[in-house]
Amino acid sequence: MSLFIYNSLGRTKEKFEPLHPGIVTMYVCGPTVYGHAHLGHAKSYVSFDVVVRWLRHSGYRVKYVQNITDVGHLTDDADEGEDKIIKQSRLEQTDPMEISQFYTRSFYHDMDRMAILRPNIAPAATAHIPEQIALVEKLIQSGHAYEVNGSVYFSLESFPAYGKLSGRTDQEALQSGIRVETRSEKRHPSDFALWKKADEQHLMKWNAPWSIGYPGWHLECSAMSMKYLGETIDIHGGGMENKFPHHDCEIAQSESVTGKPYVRFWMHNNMVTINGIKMGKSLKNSVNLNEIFKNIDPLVIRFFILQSHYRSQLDYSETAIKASATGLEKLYESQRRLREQNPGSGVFESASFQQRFTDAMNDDFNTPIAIAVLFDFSKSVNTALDRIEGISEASRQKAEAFFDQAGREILGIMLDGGQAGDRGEELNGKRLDGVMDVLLDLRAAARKNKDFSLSDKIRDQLLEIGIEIKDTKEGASWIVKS
RNA sequence: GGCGAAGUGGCCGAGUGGUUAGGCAGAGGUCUGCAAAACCUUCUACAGCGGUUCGAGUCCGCUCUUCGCCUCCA
Repeated sequence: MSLFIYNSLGRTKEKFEPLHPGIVTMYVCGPTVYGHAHLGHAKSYVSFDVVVRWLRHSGYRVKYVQNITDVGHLTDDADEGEDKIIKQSRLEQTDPMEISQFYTRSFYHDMDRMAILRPNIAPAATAHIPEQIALVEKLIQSGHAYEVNGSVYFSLESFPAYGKLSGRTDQEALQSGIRVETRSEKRHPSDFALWKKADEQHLMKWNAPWSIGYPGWHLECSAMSMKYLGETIDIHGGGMENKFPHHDCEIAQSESVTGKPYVRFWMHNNMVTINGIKMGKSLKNSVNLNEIFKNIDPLVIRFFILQSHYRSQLDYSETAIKASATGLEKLYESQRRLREQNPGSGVFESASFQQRFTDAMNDDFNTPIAIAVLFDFSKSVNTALDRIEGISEASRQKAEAFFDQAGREILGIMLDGGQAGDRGEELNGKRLDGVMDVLLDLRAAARKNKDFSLSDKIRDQLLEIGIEIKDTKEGASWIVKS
């Protein structure tokens, strides 16, 4: 069975073949770095991480580009707003570059903890201003864009196919519903900005032929995608909320310049909801990953996300995540047993599970089914290990290889062979506190019973590993010695 | 208003015509010094109303409800 991918452009599953045999070019909309990453980011980047992993596993060389949007976006009205990064920098009393650098590092830190592979190229929008300006120039030269008072707009009239991705093709009807923009300098209300002239207070601005200003918010993806992946790319991924207008605008400006299809497969992942409502920073209901990771293993979050399909909404709740944590632990336990078992004589067949897993992944990356296969596999492994004759070494190795391939290499949920992933420093700290409480209670009980050999043993052995116990009037306390 | 998605058992969540999804939770059992883990058995479904069909969560129509986009947003 070959790989089928749901293409948003056409809304059907299509057989996937890259444009150039053996090589897949893939671009995924990256984060706007003005705040910490939240669960919504996790869903998107975990989903596309698995896409990349599966394509690579299938033998393709994947060139994966994911941008960093550090130019910021407008906060209010499209024409009158304030740059998000500038706004945040004002709040934090620093400059925009520090803000974007800080949150970029934070973003990668969170992504790393969920075992998301870094993209091959992570271009920053601010580092590609010349490329964006060049694109605008080409659009003006070819009559697709026009300049007004130092700003440049894309003319929708020049691109009749506009809206083919989102299905919003009737611009007349769209405009009739839009409130009248009395002061707009655009020729048509739906025209979108390619370059905006900056006012005095604007902090992030660059020299361009038309004005000192900044690029429009759809431009960077087109410019950087074309620069690093070519004029036609195989896969462009992003969140559903970006279908319109962002992706439709990308198509318009890119195809106007090249005359070629911009993207062959559009992939859109669905939202994380909380109590049924979309999670979003601007909605003030987002749950930051670095908060979640204080109590939840990042790999549990990854697993939780992959238990639903990337095109489905995923509703966040503590109970749902706890359920995932328990379930994942079950897989770890099974893998542990498998590794530690003594060779027996029984035969255990892994091939059918492997096939089911492959079929699931090839069907538009159906990770929920792939995971269900892992659970079925886990149950069969446990049952086989429970049998008196056990399983043979050859069977064991094959079974372990399947866990390794499916669980670690492809889904990225079973790292370190079933040992804990990055449980987070804070969580580990809490655990150590708990462990020490238990030990100190035992030691106190021993001293009460005048079992000093035991109490001293606890104290001395802890000291050997760098934990010193101090007995005070209030009871025992402990410190970690450096 | 326009474009789009969806309503599955206590919870999460798969499934585009006929066979057990899976996980968590619950019940009973095996095992066990006790527990845990594991395994076995088991209870709660397909929003409603019509229609197509030998047969429908699965296709069609209508109704109700929810969500996303139409402003930055994974």
